[in-house]
Amino acid sequence: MTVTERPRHVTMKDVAQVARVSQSTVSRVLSGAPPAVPISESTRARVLDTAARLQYRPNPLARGLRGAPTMLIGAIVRDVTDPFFAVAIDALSRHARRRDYSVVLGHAREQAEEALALAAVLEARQCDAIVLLGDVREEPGLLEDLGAVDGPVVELWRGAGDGRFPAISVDNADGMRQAIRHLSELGHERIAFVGDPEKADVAVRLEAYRESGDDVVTVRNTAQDGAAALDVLLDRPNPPTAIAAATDVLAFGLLHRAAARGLRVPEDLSVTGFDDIPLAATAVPALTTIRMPIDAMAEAAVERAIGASTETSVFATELVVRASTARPGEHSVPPEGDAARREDAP
Amino acid sequence: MTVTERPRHVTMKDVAQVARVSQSTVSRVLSGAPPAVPISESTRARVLDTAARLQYRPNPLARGLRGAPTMLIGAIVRDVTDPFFAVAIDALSRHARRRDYSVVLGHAREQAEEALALAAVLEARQCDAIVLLGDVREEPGLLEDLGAVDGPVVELWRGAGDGRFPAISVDNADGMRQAIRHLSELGHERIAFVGDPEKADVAVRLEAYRESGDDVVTVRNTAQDGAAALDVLLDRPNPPTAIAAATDVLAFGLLHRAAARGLRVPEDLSVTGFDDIPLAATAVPALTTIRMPIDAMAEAAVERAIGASTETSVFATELVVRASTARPGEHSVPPEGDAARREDAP
DNA sequence: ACGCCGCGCGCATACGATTGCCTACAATCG
DNA sequence: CGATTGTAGGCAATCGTATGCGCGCGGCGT
Repeated sequence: MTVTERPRHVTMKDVAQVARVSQSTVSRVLSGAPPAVPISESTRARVLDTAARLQYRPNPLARGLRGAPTMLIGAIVRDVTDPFFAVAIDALSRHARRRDYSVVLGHAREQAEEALALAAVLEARQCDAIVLLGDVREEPGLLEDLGAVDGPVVELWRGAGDGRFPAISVDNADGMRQAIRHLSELGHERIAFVGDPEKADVAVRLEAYRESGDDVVTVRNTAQDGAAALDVLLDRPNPPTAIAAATDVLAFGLLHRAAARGLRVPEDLSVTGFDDIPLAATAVPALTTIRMPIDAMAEAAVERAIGASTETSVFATELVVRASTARPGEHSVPPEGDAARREDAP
Repeated sequence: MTVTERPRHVTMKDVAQVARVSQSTVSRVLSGAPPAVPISESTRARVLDTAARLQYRPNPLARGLRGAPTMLIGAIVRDVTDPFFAVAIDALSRHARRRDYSVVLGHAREQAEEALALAAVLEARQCDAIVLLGDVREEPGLLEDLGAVDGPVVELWRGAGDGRFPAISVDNADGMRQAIRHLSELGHERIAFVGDPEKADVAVRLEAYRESGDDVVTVRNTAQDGAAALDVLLDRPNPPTAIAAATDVLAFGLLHRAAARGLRVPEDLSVTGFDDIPLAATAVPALTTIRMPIDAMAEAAVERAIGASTETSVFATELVVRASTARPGEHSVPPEGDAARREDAP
C-alpha cells in the first residue's frame, strides 16, 4: 500500500481520473437517476467500483450549491431542556426520517442573539424547510429574519399564531377547559391556576381558565417556580382545593412542595398538569394531565414542511386521569389508578 | 413598490450590480477582514448600504465549498428524550455559542439507520467538528463512518471509550462508589442496583457496584422499567433497604412505585439516582443523586472539538444528598432537606 | 460506398463566494 | 518631465457537482 499524504476529500474528478472517464460520466453514473444520457454497462461498473474503492463521498455543499434539496429540516426550539419539546423533537425526527429527511436542531435558549445566529445557519438553503417549535415570539428579529428564508416555515405549538406562517397547533383553550371541568365534576370549587402567561400557549390556557376562575399565580416555567407558587397559594386566606398547572413541569413542583409540607395529594389537594411528558405517568402520585397528539402533530408538521400537504389543522387534546386528582378530601380511585387510560403501566 | 417575481436569493452579483462595483469588491467589503486590498470609504459605505437594502445573505454552501469553516459543531445524541442529554445539549450549545459556533443536532434514536444518515449529513465539511453524546456503540457503521470524517470527533460521556476518539468523560465508577458509600454510612446493608448495562456508562457503574453487592436488576432506562424493577426487588425473600439506580429516570420509577405500594421513602426504603437531572431536586421526595460537572465537561468538549485544547480529562462526580435517603427506618434529616447543598431551593 | 442515426461519452458552463494577480489612475519623487 | 510608488478595484480561476449540448464512432439502409 502506498502512502497517501492527506486524503483530503475524494472528489468526482479523482474517481474520474482513476476510472479513465470524464467527471461528468462519474456524476451521471453515481446520480443513479434514470440516465438521461445512456451509459454502457461496463463503464458504469468500472465507475461504481472505483468510487467504492476510493471511498468517494458526494459533497453536499457542492450539491446544494447547484440547487439540490438538502433533505434537511431545520428545527428551532426555544428550550431543549423542556421535557415536552424533547418528545416533540423525537417525534419530528421520526416522521422526517420516514420521508427520507433528517432533522437538524438549533435552539434559541430564550436568547435573541442565539436564535438569530441560528436562523442564519438554517436559512439560505442549508435546509429545505424550517419548523418552529413552541413560542418564539420573544426573539425579536428571528421571525422577521425567517420571513426572508427561501423554503417553507411551519410553526408547531406556536400557541396563538399570528398567521405569519402556517401553524400546526392544538386547542389549548379546550384542553384547559377539560382540566377545569374534570376538577369541577369532582366537586372542587376553589381551583387555582399556575403558569407563565408570557408563553403564547400558556396565555391561551390562562384565558380559558379565566372563564371560570381568577386565582392566578404567575411564574416562570420551572419546577422550582411551581413549588414556590404552592407556598403563595396556601398562604392565602382561602386556599384552593385544586390547582390546574399550565404545564407538567410546574405540576411536578407543586407535587414536590405539597409532599414537603405534609399535604397529601389528592386527598388534601388535587393537581392537574398539561403536556403529559414521559415522567408524568410515574410522578408521585401519577399526574392527571392533558395530553396532546404529539405524534400526529409532528407528522402534520413534517408533511407541511416538505410540501406534501397544505392543511393547517388544530388538533384536539385528551384528558388523562391518573392519581393526582380526586374529590376534595377523598382518596383517588385505585391507589395506582389510571381511571381513563392504562397504557402507562409497564 | 414594484413587483419582484421570485426574489430567489440575493447574491453578491446582485449587490455588485446595484452598487456599481465588481462582485469581488463586494466580497472584500463584506468579508470585513483586514483588507488585503484597499477599499475607499465611499465604496465601502455604498456596498454596505446596498447589501443591507437588498437583504443580502451570504450563501454558506458556497463559502464552505471554498473551504471556509462552517462554524458549526455537529452533535450526535442517542436519545434527545433523555432529560440528562437535554441538559448536556443545552450546555454544549451555550459554550459553542461563546466561541461563535452553533450546534446542529442529529439523533440516533437507538436506530442504526438513522445514525448513519446523520453521519453522512454531518461529515464532509457540513460542520467543523462532531461531538458524540453518550454511548453510541450500538450503531454499527456509525463509528466506522465517523472515522472517515475530516474534522475532529470528540466523545462526551461515552462511558468506556475504546480510545478511538478523544473522550471527555466522568468517573462513573467513583460516582457509583460515592452513592454506595453514602448508603453504607447510613447503615444500609442490603443495597440493590437497577440499571441497563447495555449502555457503556451504566456498565461501569454496575461494575463499581459489584465491588460490594450483587443484587442487580437489569432493565431498560425508562421510569416504567424502574417501577417494574421495584416489584421484582420487593418480591424477593430478603428485600433491600436501599436501591442505587443507574440513572435519575429509573429512580423516578422506583419512587413512584414505592409510593403506589404504600412504601415510605426514605423511612422504609432509600433511593439514590445518578445524573442530577433538573427534576431530581423536586422529586417526591427530593432525590439524592450523583451530579456531574455538565457545564465544565461541555466546555471541555467544545474546546477539544474546535481545537482550542488537546486535553482529555476525566471529571469527578459529586454526591448531592437530598431527602430520598436516610438511615433504615428513620426520617430523613429535614423533610425538605438538602443536607449537602442548597442551591436547589427556589 | 456513402450518408444517416443513435449510442456512449466528453466539453464546457453554471451555482455563489473567495482570492491571487493584474490594471488604471493619481500622487510623489528624482 | 519621466519614473516610481501607492491606492482602488476589476478579471478570472477555483471549490465539487450537475447538465445541456455536441462530437465521434459504429452499424444499417439504399
